[in-house]
Amino acid sequence: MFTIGKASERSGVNIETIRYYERIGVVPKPGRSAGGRRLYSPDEIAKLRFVRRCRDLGFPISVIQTFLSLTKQSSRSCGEVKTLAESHLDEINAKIENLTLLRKALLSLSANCDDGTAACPMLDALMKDGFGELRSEQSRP
Amino acid sequence: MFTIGKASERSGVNIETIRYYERIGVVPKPGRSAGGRRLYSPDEIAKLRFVRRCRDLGFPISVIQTFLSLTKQSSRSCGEVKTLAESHLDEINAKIENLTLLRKALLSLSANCDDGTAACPMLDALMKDGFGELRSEQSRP
DNA sequence: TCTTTCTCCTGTAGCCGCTACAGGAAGTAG
DNA sequence: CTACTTCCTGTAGCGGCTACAGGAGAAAGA
Repeated sequence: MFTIGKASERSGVNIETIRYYERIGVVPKPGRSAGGRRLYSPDEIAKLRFVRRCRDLGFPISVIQTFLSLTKQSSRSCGEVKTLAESHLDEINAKIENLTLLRKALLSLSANCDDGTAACPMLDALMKDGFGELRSEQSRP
Repeated sequence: MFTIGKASERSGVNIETIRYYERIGVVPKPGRSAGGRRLYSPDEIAKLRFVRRCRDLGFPISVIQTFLSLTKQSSRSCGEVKTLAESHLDEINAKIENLTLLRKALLSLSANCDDGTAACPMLDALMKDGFGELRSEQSRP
């Protein structure tokens, strides 16, 4: 059994974040030592690592909770997992596309920003009326 | 002069968001009508539109505030704007790169998820110990 | 053994950029 | 005059953490 510090090291999840995950019910409450300290089994640490990896893949907590419940059921879980993964892939693709558009817009805006003149062409363009809008949901960072 | 609803329509900024921007000091407090309603001039609406476009380009509020203060100064602002735009471009590029890696990882993980078997290869892989880590800062959605 | 230092505990508040609501007042159309 | 719409303030919530404060238990060196 490991204290929260070791569990944090082994799982790669921040100590505060582990307690946060416990609080919102992503991972179950662990056992405690005589002194009241959390004690984690290797299995519980594996679960934390799983959560972190899913977060690294960009899955929201809610989806990860579904994943965790699916691992318990173990029947026909694979199809659901694939569906969730694919819709997440769609989101990732949309984000990449939006960011690429953004990059293009920003490049063309800042392109004329070379001269040492007082007025900035980029800011001017953004202030003006007739300007191609982006209006993208996903591009917000 | 326009009430907040019209200003919202013309600038593309949500009514609640306009009040929020006023509260945090992104835009100055507008004048009021006899009945206490906010009244926006075309210039103030242009400013709101500017803020929205910058947000659409992914700039954080803090940077937009710098932009707005630079438009007031109007001396040597262009260089600073370009610097900010370029560092933002770097961030966008990093995000695109991370998302591309993410997509790759997710594709290869879900590739084996075809069979109707009970255990899911993707969840299994994420649970296991020796697994390539992503550890990306920017990939969090 | 004592002291220092470390790790851990709980609880709360803050971050960003909004969004949503409650409960009311003012303006507008028929 | 009534009905409807728009606006007002203030507060709380979202997601996913992070950062304290103020204390208690544990480990390591003298």
